[in-house]
Amino acid sequence: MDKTKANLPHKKQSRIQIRNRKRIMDAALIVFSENGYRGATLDQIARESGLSKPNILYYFEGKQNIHLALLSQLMAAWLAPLDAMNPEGEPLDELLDYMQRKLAMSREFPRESRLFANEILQGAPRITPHLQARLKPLFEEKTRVIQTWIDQGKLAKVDPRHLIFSIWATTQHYADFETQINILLPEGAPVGADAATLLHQIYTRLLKV
Amino acid sequence: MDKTKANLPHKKQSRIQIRNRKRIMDAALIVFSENGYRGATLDQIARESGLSKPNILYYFEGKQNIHLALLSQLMAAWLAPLDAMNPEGEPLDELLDYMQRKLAMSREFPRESRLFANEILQGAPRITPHLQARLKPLFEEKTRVIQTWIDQGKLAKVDPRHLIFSIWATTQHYADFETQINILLPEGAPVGADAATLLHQIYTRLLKV
DNA sequence: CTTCAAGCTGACCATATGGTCAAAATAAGA
DNA sequence: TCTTATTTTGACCATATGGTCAGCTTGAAG
Repeated sequence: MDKTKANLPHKKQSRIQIRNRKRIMDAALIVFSENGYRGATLDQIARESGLSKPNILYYFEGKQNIHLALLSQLMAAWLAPLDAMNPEGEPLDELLDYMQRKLAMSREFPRESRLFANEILQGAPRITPHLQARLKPLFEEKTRVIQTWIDQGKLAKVDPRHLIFSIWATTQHYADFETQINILLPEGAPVGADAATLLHQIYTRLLKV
Repeated sequence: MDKTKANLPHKKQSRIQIRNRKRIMDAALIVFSENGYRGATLDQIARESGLSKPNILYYFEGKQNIHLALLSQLMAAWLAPLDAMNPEGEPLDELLDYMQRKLAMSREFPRESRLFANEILQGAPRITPHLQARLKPLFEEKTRVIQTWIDQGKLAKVDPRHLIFSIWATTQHYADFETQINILLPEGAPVGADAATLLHQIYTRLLKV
């Protein structure tokens, strides 16, 4: 059984393979983020991608692997904003910029945010290894950076770990709970701008010494 | 078809009915909150409740109605903390107390929080009517109260609607993303206390005039 | 233009799942 | 205790779903 061919992208992929894999991933993102892992079906992904179900299974070895590939790909984008926080920069600016980047991601990639939220909500059965291997080290590195800033008197004394949690919570909320927000806010309200303003206020007042 | 008997709880229910309905609801909360609506199965609920599947369907007219009953019941508990915010009270204290009540709910009823989060994430297909009818009026009433406080100069100038969103986000995060938090925080860390401290700092510094 | 590997599909399968029903078991009232 | 209404279940059904496979079609290299 030559299972490797279609699933290990380390060798050259044909144009068709590249195109169809992308179609499948795009469709899968939509379907998984709207229905969660168990709620999503291969038939939906097939319909959304314009490919037949057997053809999808020609490119990916099962539903799980599609989901895993998506999460894997998502991880990098997910970590980027935090990774970009510069230990040499101006502490308050760095944190405010980080928050704004996260907020921008919620606005630009709400599906990705919901895919992630779904996975964590269900107990992270598939993404736990990634969290351990990639998120956790980065999280620990950056909390240390923040703690250093605090020790140097450049930021107010707060718990760096919960500070990051609060940034994640407040920014991702706009993607993950979008449905609720749309119900509560009058149509045409400038959600993004108002959110940015409030979050800027929150973290400025919280962190300024 | 006498569908009404077992499903309209407005008349007297037998002891057995009360007991078994409660068992089913308790089991359903666990199963739905862990797997989402589509991921949950009647067999799981049956196993968890100790009743047979047909027996469950004797008490509830289908999977949907179990879920709906759960959400309906949850709604009241969900609105209570906000409802308790007193327009006559001291503004800052009222908001800080509200935040603490929400945080306490995340700690004490994480399953309920995740049940709710799951439903919203999937686009709130079943709970939208409740949100419209119950959450929205309360939300609007309380944002008006907060706006009044601000106009009276008793609170810093912030957008009341996004202020409430941020309170929801930061507090519910501890229930909804518990899995992630447990991965990132060393075991035995006093999560609840540290969270309460940070959130208290956030909203004190944000709202104090 | 041929040839061969890559790409694709209709038909099919096994299992899971929501739900039904007739009949048995049990509780409650007279 | 006897009778009736409530409660419970094993067996069953229709559909949905993840996945397989033999063979057909298509693209690319010579």
